[in-house]
Amino acid sequence: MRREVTLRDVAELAGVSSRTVSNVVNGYANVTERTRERVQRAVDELGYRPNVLARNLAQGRSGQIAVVVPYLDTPYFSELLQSVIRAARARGYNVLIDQTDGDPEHERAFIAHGSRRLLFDGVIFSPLGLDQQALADRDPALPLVVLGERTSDGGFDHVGIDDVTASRQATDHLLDLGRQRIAAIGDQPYATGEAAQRRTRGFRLAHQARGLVPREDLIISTPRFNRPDGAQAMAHLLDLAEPPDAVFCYSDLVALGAIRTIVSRGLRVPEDVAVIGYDDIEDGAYSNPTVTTISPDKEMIATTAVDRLLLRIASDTPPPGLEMRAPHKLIIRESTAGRTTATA
Amino acid sequence: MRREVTLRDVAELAGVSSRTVSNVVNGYANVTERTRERVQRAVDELGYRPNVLARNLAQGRSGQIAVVVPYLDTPYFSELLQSVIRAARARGYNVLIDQTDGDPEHERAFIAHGSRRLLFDGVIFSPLGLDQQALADRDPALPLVVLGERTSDGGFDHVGIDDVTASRQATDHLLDLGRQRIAAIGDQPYATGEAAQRRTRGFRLAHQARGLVPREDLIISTPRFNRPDGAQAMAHLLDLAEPPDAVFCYSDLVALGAIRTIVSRGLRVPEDVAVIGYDDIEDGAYSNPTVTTISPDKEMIATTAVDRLLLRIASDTPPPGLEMRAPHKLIIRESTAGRTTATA
DNA sequence: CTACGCTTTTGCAGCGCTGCAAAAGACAGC
DNA sequence: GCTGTCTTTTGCAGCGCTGCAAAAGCGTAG
Repeated sequence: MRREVTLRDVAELAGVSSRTVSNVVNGYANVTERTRERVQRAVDELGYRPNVLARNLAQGRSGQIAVVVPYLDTPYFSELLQSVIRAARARGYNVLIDQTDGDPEHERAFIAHGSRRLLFDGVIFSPLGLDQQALADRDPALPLVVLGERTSDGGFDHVGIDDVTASRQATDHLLDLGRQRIAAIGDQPYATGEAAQRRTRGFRLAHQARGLVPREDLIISTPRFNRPDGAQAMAHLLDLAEPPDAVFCYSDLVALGAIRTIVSRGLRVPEDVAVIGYDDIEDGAYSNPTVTTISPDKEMIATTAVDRLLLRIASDTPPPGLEMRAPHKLIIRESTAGRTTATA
Repeated sequence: MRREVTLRDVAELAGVSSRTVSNVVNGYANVTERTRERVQRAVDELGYRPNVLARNLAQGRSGQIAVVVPYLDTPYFSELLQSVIRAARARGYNVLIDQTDGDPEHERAFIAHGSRRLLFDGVIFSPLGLDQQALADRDPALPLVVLGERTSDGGFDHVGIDDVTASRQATDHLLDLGRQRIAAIGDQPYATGEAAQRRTRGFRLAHQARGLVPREDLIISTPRFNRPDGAQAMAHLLDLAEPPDAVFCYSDLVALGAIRTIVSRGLRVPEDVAVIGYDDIEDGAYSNPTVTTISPDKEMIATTAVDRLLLRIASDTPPPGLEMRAPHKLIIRESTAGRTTATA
């Protein structure tokens, strides 16, 4: 195999020092037009390409950021990831993706002190829940931005939407429809993270604001936020003596699973049970029925996270941890509003 | 910021040469137990972690493979990716993900000669279509495995399922149901890749084997394989004087979009129109109705691709390009078989 | 006691690049 | 012509590791 072209080769051909070639390649300022041209010609002629590895080693940075998500095949994450990759790429960074399969041990290892040093300059972390142990072990020098979960630890940034308000709006929407027995699927009272708990809080607040008290047996916990969980939880709810007439699901996948169960029992959505989801994944816009949902601004979450992480990477003295809220909105579709198309 | 611990630091503490520390860290053979222990103690005490960048530079490899997909938020790709990442991780490789947004220029750049040298040791490439220009420009020294698309170029491997047979099975299934006017959505007669064309071939073959001729106006081309495309194509089909009573969709997303259109017009699936998809994404198992589909063995595709790529990376003389077939099966669900649950 | 073959350890060079500081040039003013 | 200032170019060291080959250690045999 032919040896690759190096800076030195170019330098020799152009009759300048290798440092000057480096300057040209990197577009540094003080190079005369004459020199630049000569070097450029040599670069072109030899087909020189910088060796990223060597550059990284010399600079002590990798030009890569890691994005850690629990599951890649969850549409919410893959949609978010898509935006993150785009944002990072636009800023000259590559994205290394890691899925933890929801294993807290794996999540921990990722932000632990000294983990895989220098393979990435920083981490965007979307944990299932924020493990306290993980936070304790975390490398304070590792630039970190956390998505979704919140915490009091000040050493990193957090980007997410206002879950409590969003959940309250979702519940309000169901109450506005005149529903009497509203269930919630997705609580995780014992989880380390508190995203689920914030949604439950919003759910309760919406009731309280109208002087209502949610029935505790209608608040269902699920291990994850996927279709099977939703399907199963809904089956349980429909088996109750007094089944719900509306359900607030903590993710669109849960909602899709729940709808599946409702329909397969011969009941109608939303006539018999209205369903609302969370995340606004594409599936929900094309399902039968389409799913009313809370839509977080994923593009905004992604770019904010990337920008903030790069800032953190670039600064010598780590900036204080910031709490950042991306906007969200309620998107009303058939699963609560019914079929709008005439033909039905 | 404290300087990081290096091999040399460990060597000093352990009273050996840095090369010996390297040997211990990498688990090389000829190290006495005594030495190994002493070094290990020093490693632990200082909390030494190898600098991956330096190792890579010295070894001339990056320990990373790139996976190039058109769209990350397409469930088929994200499900596949999940398996690829897992397989690569198990073999000590990291995965760098790149999405091309379907831009052929971008796809080309990725496998082009000298592209981003050394950031990755090889590429698993899942192109929209195999651009001839891209193949011509491709770096022959870059280990490459292509998913889905086939070609006669012998310089790399190909992993996929037998599209023609699978498509024929799908069509047969619809014919077996007694459907008279079967449409196909997803042909791409002018695309550079031929995956879509192979599916159309299978579609035709199934007809021919029964002495039938498919109606040409029922074979619909789409730019991509997503929900909107499916929805739109189906709308067109339903507007025909003689609309189809069954549809073979070239992806589950297309099928979901098509079903959406059918249902929103007040027609029933499968009673009025039977629908079959392709890819077996999770969505199709929880939609209303659930979607009959061709299920490629994604796990097998992923591990085969990774194994083959690593083999290619490891070998000095590139092995000949191989054509590899992963198994697939037909999974029959409600969109062709109707509701099996009693209650409906 | 020396020679020999084997295992274990070492030293050095170098992967290809950039940071730093010094050297060389260019130009103006006295 | 000389000095001082500013711009451009250079040389060197070193990022932290591994490949290679030589050196050292070690046990056995002659």
